[in-house]
Amino acid sequence: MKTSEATRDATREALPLHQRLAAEFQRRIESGEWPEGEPVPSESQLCAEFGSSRGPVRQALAVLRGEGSLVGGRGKPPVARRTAPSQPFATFLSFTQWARGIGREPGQRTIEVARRRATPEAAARLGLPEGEPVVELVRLRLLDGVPAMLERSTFVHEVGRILFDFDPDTGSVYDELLRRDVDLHHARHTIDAVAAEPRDAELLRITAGAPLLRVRRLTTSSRGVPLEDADDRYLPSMATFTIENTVEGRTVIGRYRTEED
Amino acid sequence: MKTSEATRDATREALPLHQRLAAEFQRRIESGEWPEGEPVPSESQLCAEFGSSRGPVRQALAVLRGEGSLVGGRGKPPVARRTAPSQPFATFLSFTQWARGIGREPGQRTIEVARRRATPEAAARLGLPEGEPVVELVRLRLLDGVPAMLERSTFVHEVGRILFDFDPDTGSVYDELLRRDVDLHHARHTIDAVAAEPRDAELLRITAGAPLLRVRRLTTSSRGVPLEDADDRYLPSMATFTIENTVEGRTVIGRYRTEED
DNA sequence: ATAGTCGACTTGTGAAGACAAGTGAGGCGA
DNA sequence: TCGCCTCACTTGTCTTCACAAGTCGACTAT
Repeated sequence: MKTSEATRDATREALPLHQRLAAEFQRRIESGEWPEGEPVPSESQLCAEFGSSRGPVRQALAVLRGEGSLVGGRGKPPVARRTAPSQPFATFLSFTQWARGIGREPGQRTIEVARRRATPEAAARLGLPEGEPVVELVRLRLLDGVPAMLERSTFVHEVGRILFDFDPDTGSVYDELLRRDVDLHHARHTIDAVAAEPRDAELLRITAGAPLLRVRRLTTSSRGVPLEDADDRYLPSMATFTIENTVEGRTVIGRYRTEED
Repeated sequence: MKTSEATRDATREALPLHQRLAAEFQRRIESGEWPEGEPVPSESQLCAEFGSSRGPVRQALAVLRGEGSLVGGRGKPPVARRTAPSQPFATFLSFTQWARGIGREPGQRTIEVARRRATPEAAARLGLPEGEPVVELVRLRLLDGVPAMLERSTFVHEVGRILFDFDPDTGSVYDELLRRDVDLHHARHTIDAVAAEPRDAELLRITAGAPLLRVRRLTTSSRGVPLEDADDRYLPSMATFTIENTVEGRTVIGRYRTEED
Protein backbone atom coordinates (compact mmCIF):
# COMPACT_ATOMS: atom_id res chain seq x y z
CA MET A 1 0.00 0.00 0.00
CA LYS A 2 2.29 2.71 -1.21
CA THR A 3 -0.22 5.53 -1.15
CA SER A 4 -1.46 4.99 2.35
CA GLU A 5 2.07 4.91 3.70
CA ALA A 6 2.84 8.12 1.93
CA THR A 7 -0.30 9.68 3.33
CA ARG A 8 0.56 8.65 6.85
CA ASP A 9 4.04 10.10 6.61
CA ALA A 10 2.77 13.31 5.14
CA THR A 11 0.17 13.72 7.83
CA ARG A 12 2.90 13.62 10.37
CA GLU A 13 5.16 16.35 9.18
CA ALA A 14 6.04 17.12 5.62
CA LEU A 15 2.72 18.55 4.43
CA PRO A 16 2.42 22.28 3.87
CA LEU A 17 1.05 24.23 6.76
CA HIS A 18 -2.33 25.06 5.30
CA GLN A 19 -3.04 21.41 4.56
CA ARG A 20 -2.18 20.39 8.07
CA LEU A 21 -4.41 23.16 9.37
CA ALA A 22 -7.29 22.04 7.16
CA ALA A 23 -6.94 18.49 8.40
CA GLU A 24 -6.81 19.64 11.99
CA PHE A 25 -9.86 21.87 11.61
CA GLN A 26 -11.80 19.09 9.95
CA ARG A 27 -10.88 16.75 12.77
CA ARG A 28 -12.14 19.28 15.31
CA ILE A 29 -15.46 19.59 13.57
CA GLU A 30 -15.96 15.86 13.15
CA SER A 31 -14.93 15.16 16.73
CA GLY A 32 -17.32 17.76 18.04
CA GLU A 33 -14.50 19.79 19.54
CA TRP A 34 -15.99 22.61 17.52
CA PRO A 35 -19.67 21.93 18.14
CA GLU A 36 -22.11 22.19 15.30
CA GLY A 37 -23.88 25.51 15.15
CA GLU A 38 -21.31 27.17 17.37
CA PRO A 39 -19.01 29.83 16.00
CA VAL A 40 -15.45 28.62 15.55
CA PRO A 41 -12.47 30.61 16.87
CA SER A 42 -11.66 33.74 14.93
CA GLU A 43 -8.90 33.80 12.37
CA SER A 44 -6.62 35.81 14.61
CA GLN A 45 -7.10 33.35 17.45
CA LEU A 46 -6.20 30.49 15.13
CA CYS A 47 -3.17 32.41 13.90
CA ALA A 48 -2.04 32.85 17.48
CA GLU A 49 -2.67 29.21 18.34
CA PHE A 50 -0.66 27.86 15.43
CA GLY A 51 1.83 30.68 15.22
CA SER A 52 1.10 31.34 11.58
CA SER A 53 -0.03 34.29 9.56
CA ARG A 54 -3.54 34.69 8.24
CA GLY A 55 -2.75 33.25 4.84
CA PRO A 56 -2.53 29.55 5.64
CA VAL A 57 -5.37 29.80 8.14
CA ARG A 58 -7.68 31.35 5.56
CA GLN A 59 -6.56 28.85 2.95
CA ALA A 60 -7.46 26.01 5.29
CA LEU A 61 -10.80 27.52 6.20
CA ALA A 62 -11.55 27.99 2.51
CA VAL A 63 -11.23 24.26 1.97
CA LEU A 64 -13.74 23.51 4.70
CA ARG A 65 -16.08 26.17 3.40
CA GLY A 66 -15.88 24.58 -0.01
CA GLU A 67 -16.98 21.31 1.54
CA GLY A 68 -19.82 23.02 3.33
CA SER A 69 -18.46 22.26 6.78
CA LEU A 70 -18.19 25.93 7.54
CA VAL A 71 -20.75 28.58 6.78
CA GLY A 72 -20.55 32.24 7.59
CA GLY A 73 -19.89 35.61 6.19
CA ARG A 74 -18.27 38.90 6.57
CA GLY A 75 -18.39 40.39 10.01
CA LYS A 76 -19.58 37.33 11.80
CA PRO A 77 -17.48 34.32 12.68
CA PRO A 78 -18.26 31.18 10.65
CA VAL A 79 -20.13 28.38 12.34
CA ALA A 80 -19.32 24.71 12.06
CA ARG A 81 -21.77 22.41 10.35
CA ARG A 82 -21.42 18.68 10.24
CA THR A 83 -22.05 17.56 6.76
CA ALA A 84 -22.32 14.39 4.81
CA PRO A 85 -18.71 13.58 4.03
CA SER A 86 -18.26 13.75 0.31
CA GLN A 87 -17.67 10.18 -0.68
CA PRO A 88 -14.19 9.81 -2.09
CA PHE A 89 -13.53 8.38 -5.49
CA ALA A 90 -12.64 4.95 -4.15
CA THR A 91 -15.85 4.52 -2.19
CA PHE A 92 -17.87 5.32 -5.24
CA LEU A 93 -15.94 3.00 -7.50
CA SER A 94 -15.46 -0.02 -5.32
CA PHE A 95 -18.41 -2.09 -4.19
CA THR A 96 -16.27 -3.62 -1.47
CA GLN A 97 -15.22 -0.30 0.04
CA TRP A 98 -18.74 1.06 -0.27
CA ALA A 99 -20.25 -1.89 1.56
CA ARG A 100 -17.73 -1.69 4.37
CA GLY A 101 -18.32 2.06 4.59
CA ILE A 102 -22.00 1.53 5.33
CA GLY A 103 -21.26 -1.22 7.79
CA ARG A 104 -22.29 -4.17 5.64
CA GLU A 105 -20.30 -7.19 4.69
CA PRO A 106 -19.62 -7.32 0.95
CA GLY A 107 -19.60 -10.61 -0.90
CA GLN A 108 -19.31 -11.81 -4.45
CA ARG A 109 -19.84 -14.83 -6.59
CA THR A 110 -17.94 -14.78 -9.82
CA ILE A 111 -20.14 -16.00 -12.63
CA GLU A 112 -17.62 -15.70 -15.39
CA VAL A 113 -14.22 -14.27 -16.20
CA ALA A 114 -13.23 -14.64 -19.83
CA ARG A 115 -10.94 -13.26 -22.45
CA ARG A 116 -12.82 -12.67 -25.66
CA ARG A 117 -13.19 -10.30 -28.54
CA ALA A 118 -14.91 -6.99 -27.87
CA THR A 119 -18.50 -6.67 -28.97
CA PRO A 120 -19.16 -3.69 -31.22
CA GLU A 121 -20.86 -1.75 -28.41
CA ALA A 122 -18.12 -2.34 -25.85
CA ALA A 123 -15.44 -1.59 -28.43
CA ALA A 124 -17.13 1.70 -29.25
CA ARG A 125 -17.33 2.78 -25.64
CA LEU A 126 -13.77 1.71 -24.90
CA GLY A 127 -12.46 3.31 -28.05
CA LEU A 128 -11.04 0.04 -29.34
CA PRO A 129 -11.11 -1.45 -32.82
CA GLU A 130 -13.88 -3.99 -33.12
CA GLY A 131 -12.75 -7.51 -32.29
CA GLU A 132 -9.89 -6.38 -30.05
CA PRO A 133 -9.36 -8.82 -27.18
CA VAL A 134 -10.87 -7.73 -23.87
CA VAL A 135 -11.54 -9.35 -20.52
CA GLU A 136 -15.10 -9.72 -19.32
CA LEU A 137 -15.96 -10.22 -15.70
CA VAL A 138 -19.46 -11.02 -14.46
CA ARG A 139 -20.04 -11.11 -10.73
CA LEU A 140 -23.01 -11.29 -8.46
CA ARG A 141 -22.42 -8.89 -5.58
CA LEU A 142 -23.85 -9.57 -2.17
CA LEU A 143 -24.62 -7.42 0.84
CA ASP A 144 -24.58 -9.40 4.07
CA GLY A 145 -24.95 -12.52 1.96
CA VAL A 146 -28.01 -11.33 0.05
CA PRO A 147 -27.83 -10.67 -3.71
CA ALA A 148 -27.77 -6.92 -4.29
CA MET A 149 -26.24 -6.22 -7.65
CA LEU A 150 -25.16 -7.88 -10.86
CA GLU A 151 -21.94 -6.48 -12.26
CA ARG A 152 -20.78 -6.93 -15.84
CA SER A 153 -17.38 -5.38 -16.48
CA THR A 154 -15.37 -5.21 -19.66
CA PHE A 155 -11.70 -4.36 -19.21
CA VAL A 156 -9.24 -3.48 -21.92
CA HIS A 157 -6.87 -6.37 -22.26
CA GLU A 158 -3.88 -4.63 -20.71
CA VAL A 159 -5.81 -4.17 -17.48
CA GLY A 160 -7.94 -7.27 -17.64
CA ARG A 161 -5.07 -9.70 -17.85
CA ILE A 162 -4.25 -8.83 -14.26
CA LEU A 163 -7.50 -10.55 -13.29
CA PHE A 164 -6.17 -13.93 -14.37
CA ASP A 165 -3.59 -13.77 -11.57
CA PHE A 166 -6.28 -12.87 -9.11
CA ASP A 167 -9.26 -14.62 -7.64
CA PRO A 168 -12.14 -12.16 -7.93
CA ASP A 169 -14.04 -14.09 -5.30
CA THR A 170 -11.59 -13.22 -2.56
CA GLY A 171 -11.52 -9.46 -2.54
CA SER A 172 -11.74 -6.15 -4.28
CA VAL A 173 -10.74 -6.04 -7.92
CA TYR A 174 -10.43 -2.29 -7.56
CA ASP A 175 -7.87 -2.61 -4.77
CA GLU A 176 -5.94 -5.16 -6.76
CA LEU A 177 -5.80 -2.90 -9.82
CA LEU A 178 -4.57 -0.01 -7.71
CA ARG A 179 -1.92 -2.23 -6.16
CA ARG A 180 -0.74 -3.04 -9.66
CA ASP A 181 -0.46 0.71 -10.36
CA VAL A 182 -3.32 0.83 -12.82
CA ASP A 183 -4.07 4.50 -13.35
CA LEU A 184 -7.77 4.62 -12.48
CA HIS A 185 -8.48 8.31 -12.39
CA HIS A 186 -11.83 9.31 -13.77
CA ALA A 187 -15.23 7.66 -13.98
CA ARG A 188 -18.50 8.57 -15.60
CA HIS A 189 -21.57 6.91 -14.17
CA THR A 190 -24.79 6.95 -16.17
CA ILE A 191 -27.87 5.98 -14.24
CA ASP A 192 -31.13 4.67 -15.65
CA ALA A 193 -33.65 1.91 -15.10
CA VAL A 194 -34.12 -1.36 -16.97
CA ALA A 195 -36.32 -4.39 -16.69
CA ALA A 196 -34.64 -7.52 -15.42
CA GLU A 197 -33.76 -9.89 -18.22
CA PRO A 198 -34.33 -13.61 -17.58
CA ARG A 199 -30.68 -14.19 -16.75
CA ASP A 200 -30.56 -11.15 -14.41
CA ALA A 201 -33.72 -12.34 -12.73
CA GLU A 202 -32.40 -15.83 -12.14
CA LEU A 203 -29.15 -14.62 -10.55
CA LEU A 204 -30.77 -11.90 -8.44
CA ARG A 205 -33.62 -14.22 -7.51
CA ILE A 206 -36.42 -11.98 -8.67
CA THR A 207 -38.99 -12.28 -11.42
CA ALA A 208 -38.10 -11.32 -14.96
CA GLY A 209 -39.26 -7.84 -15.88
CA ALA A 210 -38.79 -6.39 -12.39
CA PRO A 211 -37.26 -2.91 -12.41
CA LEU A 212 -33.52 -2.67 -11.79
CA LEU A 213 -31.40 0.40 -11.23
CA ARG A 214 -28.70 0.34 -13.84
CA VAL A 215 -25.41 2.20 -13.58
CA ARG A 216 -23.18 2.15 -16.60
CA ARG A 217 -19.67 3.17 -15.75
CA LEU A 218 -16.80 4.17 -17.97
CA THR A 219 -13.54 4.38 -16.09
CA THR A 220 -10.60 6.12 -17.70
CA SER A 221 -6.98 6.86 -16.93
CA SER A 222 -5.68 10.31 -16.10
CA ARG A 223 -4.93 10.81 -19.77
CA GLY A 224 -8.48 9.96 -20.72
CA VAL A 225 -7.84 6.45 -22.05
CA PRO A 226 -10.82 4.16 -21.32
CA LEU A 227 -9.89 1.20 -19.14
CA GLU A 228 -13.19 -0.34 -18.07
CA ASP A 229 -16.77 -0.33 -19.25
CA ALA A 230 -19.23 -1.69 -16.75
CA ASP A 231 -22.96 -2.35 -16.45
CA ASP A 232 -24.09 -2.70 -12.84
CA ARG A 233 -27.71 -3.62 -12.09
CA TYR A 234 -28.87 -2.99 -8.56
CA LEU A 235 -31.93 -4.27 -6.82
CA PRO A 236 -33.72 -1.00 -6.00
CA SER A 237 -34.57 -2.45 -2.63
CA MET A 238 -30.88 -2.71 -1.80
CA ALA A 239 -29.21 0.48 -3.00
CA THR A 240 -30.03 4.00 -4.08
CA PHE A 241 -27.99 6.93 -5.27
CA THR A 242 -28.32 10.40 -3.90
CA ILE A 243 -27.27 13.79 -5.08
CA GLU A 244 -27.19 16.79 -2.82
CA ASN A 245 -27.20 20.17 -4.31
CA THR A 246 -27.15 23.76 -3.11
CA VAL A 247 -27.47 27.14 -4.75
CA GLU A 248 -23.86 27.84 -3.82
CA GLY A 249 -22.86 25.10 -6.21
CA ARG A 250 -21.74 22.54 -3.67
CA THR A 251 -22.55 19.02 -4.78
CA VAL A 252 -22.05 15.80 -2.93
CA ILE A 253 -23.00 12.41 -4.25
CA GLY A 254 -23.48 9.16 -2.45
CA ARG A 255 -24.59 5.60 -2.80
CA TYR A 256 -26.62 4.27 0.09
CA ARG A 257 -28.32 1.19 1.33
CA THR A 258 -32.00 1.58 0.62
CA GLU A 259 -33.82 2.44 3.81
CA GLU A 260 -36.88 0.52 4.76
CA ASP A 261 -39.78 2.92 4.69
CA MET B 1 -35.65 39.03 -12.78
CA LYS B 2 -33.93 40.73 -9.96
CA THR B 3 -31.00 38.38 -9.70
CA SER B 4 -29.97 38.54 -13.32
CA GLU B 5 -29.99 42.31 -13.25
CA ALA B 6 -27.84 42.29 -10.17
CA THR B 7 -25.47 39.86 -11.82
CA ARG B 8 -25.17 42.00 -14.88
CA ASP B 9 -24.42 45.09 -12.87
CA ALA B 10 -21.90 43.30 -10.75
CA THR B 11 -20.13 41.87 -13.75
CA ARG B 12 -19.60 45.37 -14.93
CA GLU B 13 -17.96 46.94 -11.98
CA ALA B 14 -18.75 46.31 -8.36
CA LEU B 15 -17.50 42.76 -8.00
CA PRO B 16 -14.24 42.13 -6.21
CA LEU B 17 -11.22 41.88 -8.42
CA HIS B 18 -10.59 38.17 -8.08
CA GLN B 19 -14.15 37.36 -9.09
CA ARG B 20 -13.92 39.53 -12.16
CA LEU B 21 -10.63 37.86 -13.02
CA ALA B 22 -12.13 34.41 -12.58
CA ALA B 23 -15.02 35.29 -14.86
CA GLU B 24 -12.65 36.72 -17.45
CA PHE B 25 -10.37 33.68 -17.36
CA GLN B 26 -13.32 31.35 -17.70
CA ARG B 27 -14.55 33.34 -20.67
CA ARG B 28 -11.18 33.05 -22.32
CA ILE B 29 -11.12 29.30 -21.90
CA GLU B 30 -14.66 28.82 -23.14
CA SER B 31 -14.12 31.13 -26.09
CA GLY B 32 -10.97 29.32 -27.08
CA GLU B 33 -8.87 32.43 -26.59
CA TRP B 34 -6.82 30.20 -24.32
CA PRO B 35 -6.82 27.03 -26.42
CA GLU B 36 -7.33 23.71 -24.78
CA GLY B 37 -4.12 21.90 -24.02
CA GLU B 38 -2.07 25.05 -24.37
CA PRO B 39 -0.36 26.60 -21.37
CA VAL B 40 -2.05 29.77 -20.18
CA PRO B 41 -0.08 32.97 -19.51
CA SER B 42 2.00 32.90 -16.35
CA GLU B 43 0.81 34.50 -13.17
CA SER B 44 3.22 37.38 -13.48
CA GLN B 45 2.03 38.08 -17.02
CA LEU B 46 -1.55 38.14 -15.80
CA CYS B 47 -0.58 40.41 -12.93
CA ALA B 48 1.00 42.79 -15.40
CA GLU B 49 -1.99 42.65 -17.76
CA PHE B 50 -4.51 43.46 -15.06
CA GLY B 51 -2.26 45.59 -12.91
CA SER B 52 -2.93 43.54 -9.82
CA SER B 53 -0.82 41.65 -7.35
CA ARG B 54 -0.49 37.90 -7.37
CA GLY B 55 -3.15 37.38 -4.72
CA PRO B 56 -6.29 38.00 -6.74
CA VAL B 57 -4.83 36.30 -9.80
CA ARG B 58 -4.06 33.16 -7.85
CA GLN B 59 -7.45 33.29 -6.17
CA ALA B 60 -9.14 33.42 -9.55
CA LEU B 61 -7.02 30.61 -10.95
CA ALA B 62 -7.84 28.52 -7.89
CA VAL B 63 -11.53 28.73 -8.76
CA LEU B 64 -10.91 27.45 -12.26
CA ARG B 65 -8.66 24.72 -10.98
CA GLY B 66 -11.41 23.67 -8.63
CA GLU B 67 -13.74 23.34 -11.57
CA GLY B 68 -11.19 21.30 -13.46
CA SER B 69 -10.82 23.89 -16.19
CA LEU B 70 -7.16 24.30 -15.36
CA VAL B 71 -4.69 21.55 -14.62
CA GLY B 72 -1.03 21.89 -13.86
CA GLY B 73 1.50 21.88 -11.16
CA ARG B 74 4.48 23.46 -9.65
CA GLY B 75 7.13 24.60 -12.03
CA LYS B 76 5.09 24.24 -15.16
CA PRO B 77 2.39 26.60 -16.30
CA PRO B 78 -1.15 25.21 -16.04
CA VAL B 79 -2.91 24.21 -19.22
CA ALA B 80 -6.51 24.97 -20.07
CA ARG B 81 -8.98 22.15 -20.35
CA ARG B 82 -12.53 22.54 -21.55
CA THR B 83 -14.78 20.69 -19.23
CA ALA B 84 -18.38 19.76 -18.86
CA PRO B 85 -19.90 22.81 -17.22
CA SER B 86 -21.16 21.84 -13.82
CA GLN B 87 -24.90 22.15 -14.05
CA PRO B 88 -26.10 24.91 -11.76
CA PHE B 89 -28.68 24.34 -9.08
CA ALA B 90 -31.50 25.76 -11.16
CA THR B 91 -30.91 23.48 -14.11
CA PHE B 92 -31.02 20.48 -11.87
CA LEU B 93 -34.15 21.56 -10.07
CA SER B 94 -36.27 22.88 -12.88
CA PHE B 95 -37.53 20.60 -15.60
CA THR B 96 -38.22 23.63 -17.76
CA GLN B 97 -34.72 25.02 -17.53
CA TRP B 98 -33.21 21.61 -18.01
CA ALA B 99 -35.19 20.93 -21.16
CA ARG B 100 -34.27 24.29 -22.66
CA GLY B 101 -30.64 23.67 -21.72
CA ILE B 102 -30.50 20.53 -23.83
CA GLY B 103 -32.30 22.19 -26.68
CA ARG B 104 -35.71 20.58 -26.22
CA GLU B 105 -39.05 22.20 -25.78
CA PRO B 106 -40.53 21.50 -22.36
CA GLY B 107 -44.23 20.98 -21.91
CA GLN B 108 -46.60 20.02 -19.16
CA ARG B 109 -50.12 18.86 -18.58
CA THR B 110 -51.37 19.45 -15.08
CA ILE B 111 -53.27 16.43 -13.82
CA GLU B 112 -54.18 17.79 -10.45
CA VAL B 113 -53.48 20.62 -8.08
CA ALA B 114 -55.15 20.28 -4.72
CA ARG B 115 -54.98 21.42 -1.16
CA ARG B 116 -55.35 18.51 1.19
CA ARG B 117 -54.09 17.03 4.42
CA ALA B 118 -50.62 15.55 4.40
CA THR B 119 -50.34 11.80 4.25
CA PRO B 120 -48.26 10.27 7.05
CA GLU B 121 -45.32 9.63 4.70
CA ALA B 122 -45.26 13.11 3.21
CA ALA B 123 -45.72 14.67 6.64
CA ALA B 124 -42.75 12.70 7.95
CA ARG B 125 -40.49 13.76 5.12
CA LEU B 126 -41.58 17.40 5.32
CA GLY B 127 -41.28 17.42 9.07
CA LEU B 128 -44.93 18.41 9.51
CA PRO B 129 -47.51 17.16 11.99
CA GLU B 130 -49.72 14.55 10.39
CA GLY B 131 -52.83 16.00 8.78
CA GLU B 132 -51.27 19.44 8.24
CA PRO B 133 -52.61 21.05 5.07
CA VAL B 134 -50.30 20.77 2.08
CA VAL B 135 -50.61 21.40 -1.64
CA GLU B 136 -50.19 18.54 -4.05
CA LEU B 137 -49.31 19.03 -7.68
CA VAL B 138 -49.31 16.25 -10.24
CA ARG B 139 -48.04 17.05 -13.69
CA LEU B 140 -47.15 15.10 -16.77
CA ARG B 141 -43.96 16.58 -18.18
CA LEU B 142 -43.28 16.49 -21.89
CA LEU B 143 -40.16 16.76 -24.01
CA ASP B 144 -40.92 18.02 -27.50
CA GLY B 145 -44.51 17.05 -26.90
CA VAL B 146 -43.75 13.46 -25.88
CA PRO B 147 -44.45 12.25 -22.32
CA ALA B 148 -41.15 11.99 -20.47
CA MET B 149 -41.83 12.20 -16.76
CA LEU B 150 -44.57 12.11 -14.21
CA GLU B 151 -44.09 14.56 -11.38
CA ARG B 152 -45.84 14.39 -8.04
CA SER B 153 -44.94 17.27 -5.75
CA THR B 154 -46.08 18.00 -2.23
CA PHE B 155 -45.50 21.55 -1.07
CA VAL B 156 -45.82 22.86 2.46
CA HIS B 157 -48.88 25.05 2.52
CA GLU B 158 -47.01 28.32 2.84
CA VAL B 159 -45.28 27.67 -0.46
CA GLY B 160 -48.02 25.72 -2.15
CA ARG B 161 -50.66 28.42 -1.85
CA ILE B 162 -48.68 30.44 -4.37
CA LEU B 163 -49.64 27.82 -6.95
CA PHE B 164 -53.29 28.79 -6.74
CA ASP B 165 -52.42 32.19 -8.20
CA PHE B 166 -50.46 30.55 -10.98
CA ASP B 167 -51.30 28.34 -13.91
CA PRO B 168 -48.83 25.46 -13.76
CA ASP B 169 -49.54 24.69 -17.40
CA THR B 170 -48.03 27.92 -18.62
CA GLY B 171 -44.50 27.84 -17.28
CA SER B 172 -42.00 26.94 -14.67
CA VAL B 173 -43.25 26.57 -11.11
CA TYR B 174 -39.66 26.85 -10.00
CA ASP B 175 -39.25 30.24 -11.64
CA GLU B 176 -42.51 31.41 -10.15
CA LEU B 177 -41.47 30.39 -6.64
CA LEU B 178 -38.15 32.18 -7.01
CA ARG B 179 -39.96 35.28 -8.24
CA ARG B 180 -42.04 35.14 -5.07
CA ASP B 181 -38.82 35.06 -3.04
CA VAL B 182 -39.25 31.48 -1.86
CA ASP B 183 -35.93 30.47 -0.37
CA LEU B 184 -35.18 27.32 -2.36
CA HIS B 185 -31.64 26.58 -1.38
CA HIS B 186 -30.86 22.93 -0.98
CA ALA B 187 -32.11 19.73 -2.55
CA ARG B 188 -31.49 16.06 -1.94
CA HIS B 189 -32.25 13.77 -4.83
CA THR B 190 -32.59 10.05 -4.18
CA ILE B 191 -32.54 7.89 -7.27
CA ASP B 192 -33.92 4.40 -7.63
CA ALA B 193 -36.05 2.33 -9.96
CA VAL B 194 -39.71 1.34 -9.66
CA ALA B 195 -42.23 -0.52 -11.73
CA ALA B 196 -44.87 1.63 -13.37
CA GLU B 197 -48.14 1.53 -11.48
CA PRO B 198 -51.34 1.32 -13.54
CA ARG B 199 -51.94 5.06 -13.22
CA ASP B 200 -48.32 5.90 -14.13
CA ALA B 201 -48.54 3.59 -17.11
CA GLU B 202 -51.72 5.16 -18.39
CA LEU B 203 -50.38 8.70 -18.24
CA LEU B 204 -46.95 7.86 -19.65
CA ARG B 205 -48.53 5.61 -22.29
CA ILE B 206 -46.57 2.51 -21.42
CA THR B 207 -47.52 -0.87 -20.04
CA ALA B 208 -47.92 -1.34 -16.30
CA GLY B 209 -44.86 -2.85 -14.66
CA ALA B 210 -42.39 -1.23 -17.02
CA PRO B 211 -39.28 0.08 -15.25
CA LEU B 212 -39.22 3.78 -14.42
CA LEU B 213 -36.35 5.87 -13.10
CA ARG B 214 -37.60 7.46 -9.91
CA VAL B 215 -36.09 10.56 -8.33
CA ARG B 216 -37.40 11.56 -4.96
CA ARG B 217 -36.49 15.11 -4.13
CA LEU B 218 -36.59 16.95 -0.85
CA THR B 219 -36.09 20.66 -1.29
CA THR B 220 -35.30 22.77 1.74
CA SER B 221 -34.70 26.40 2.59
CA SER B 222 -31.32 27.78 3.53
CA ARG B 223 -32.19 27.15 7.16
CA GLY B 224 -32.97 23.53 6.46
CA VAL B 225 -36.76 23.78 6.59
CA PRO B 226 -38.34 21.35 4.11
CA LEU B 227 -40.44 23.07 1.48
CA GLU B 228 -41.19 20.43 -1.14
CA ASP B 229 -41.24 16.68 -1.34
CA ALA B 230 -41.40 15.31 -4.86
CA ASP B 231 -41.54 11.99 -6.62
CA ASP B 232 -40.52 12.21 -10.28
CA ARG B 233 -40.78 9.15 -12.50
CA TYR B 234 -38.86 9.30 -15.74
CA LEU B 235 -39.14 7.12 -18.76
CA PRO B 236 -35.65 5.63 -18.91
CA SER B 237 -35.74 6.07 -22.64
CA MET B 238 -36.05 9.83 -22.18
CA ALA B 239 -33.65 10.86 -19.45
CA THR B 240 -30.66 9.60 -17.52
CA PHE B 241 -28.54 10.97 -14.75
CA THR B 242 -24.78 11.03 -14.83
CA ILE B 243 -22.12 11.47 -12.23
CA GLU B 244 -18.56 12.25 -13.09
CA ASN B 245 -15.91 11.60 -10.58
CA THR B 246 -12.15 11.95 -10.32
CA VAL B 247 -9.53 10.96 -7.79
CA GLU B 248 -8.90 14.62 -7.11
CA GLY B 249 -12.40 14.80 -5.71
CA ARG B 250 -13.99 16.87 -8.43
CA THR B 251 -17.59 15.82 -9.01
CA VAL B 252 -20.01 17.06 -11.61
CA ILE B 253 -23.53 15.81 -11.99
CA GLY B 254 -25.91 16.10 -14.85
CA ARG B 255 -29.26 15.08 -16.21
CA TYR B 256 -29.31 14.26 -19.88
CA ARG B 257 -31.59 13.21 -22.65
CA THR B 258 -31.09 9.52 -23.16
CA GLU B 259 -29.03 8.92 -26.24
CA GLU B 260 -30.16 6.45 -28.81
CA ASP B 261 -27.65 3.62 -28.84
C1' DA C 1 -37.79 52.06 28.21
C1' DT C 2 -36.37 52.66 23.59
C1' DA C 3 -34.16 54.09 19.57
C1' DG C 4 -29.98 55.48 17.66
C1' DT C 5 -25.01 55.72 17.66
C1' DC C 6 -20.49 54.45 18.34
C1' DG C 7 -16.73 51.43 18.66
C1' DA C 8 -14.50 46.96 19.10
C1' DC C 9 -14.15 42.99 16.55
C1' DT C 10 -14.76 39.98 12.68
C1' DT C 11 -14.05 38.56 7.90
C1' DG C 12 -13.18 40.04 2.83
C1' DT C 13 -9.99 41.94 -0.21
C1' DG C 14 -5.68 43.45 -1.97
C1' DA C 15 -0.50 44.74 -2.22
C1' DA C 16 4.28 43.66 -1.88
C1' DG C 17 7.93 40.77 -0.84
C1' DA C 18 10.52 36.61 0.10
C1' DC C 19 11.96 31.96 -0.36
C1' DA C 20 11.23 26.94 -1.67
C1' DA C 21 10.47 23.56 -5.09
C1' DG C 22 9.90 21.92 -9.55
C1' DT C 23 10.49 22.31 -14.90
C1' DG C 24 12.75 22.73 -19.03
C1' DA C 25 15.96 24.46 -22.18
C1' DG C 26 20.45 25.55 -23.39
C1' DG C 27 25.26 24.90 -22.80
C1' DC C 28 29.15 22.28 -21.47
C1' DG C 29 32.14 18.43 -21.20
C1' DA C 30 33.20 13.64 -22.04
C1' DT D 1 26.43 12.50 -30.01
C1' DC D 2 25.04 11.81 -25.50
C1' DG D 3 24.55 12.87 -20.82
C1' DC D 4 24.88 16.02 -17.13
C1' DC D 5 24.60 20.50 -15.10
C1' DT D 6 23.41 25.08 -14.51
C1' DC D 7 20.19 28.74 -14.77
C1' DA D 8 16.10 31.25 -15.84
C1' DC D 9 11.42 30.86 -15.07
C1' DT D 10 7.26 29.05 -13.10
C1' DT D 11 4.20 27.93 -9.40
C1' DG D 12 3.62 26.84 -4.20
C1' DT D 13 3.88 28.65 0.28
C1' DC D 14 4.10 32.04 3.81
C1' DT D 15 4.69 36.69 6.00
C1' DT D 16 3.41 41.40 6.89
C1' DC D 17 0.76 45.18 6.15
C1' DA D 18 -3.38 47.87 5.13
C1' DC D 19 -8.03 49.05 4.47
C1' DA D 20 -13.06 48.01 3.52
C1' DA D 21 -17.28 46.14 4.98
C1' DG D 22 -20.26 43.93 7.97
C1' DT D 23 -21.86 42.44 12.91
C1' DC D 24 -22.97 43.02 17.49
C1' DG D 25 -23.11 44.77 21.95
C1' DA D 26 -22.79 48.59 25.00
C1' DC D 27 -23.66 53.15 25.81
C1' DT D 28 -26.17 57.43 25.34
C1' DA D 29 -29.75 60.65 24.49
C1' DT D 30 -34.45 61.13 24.07
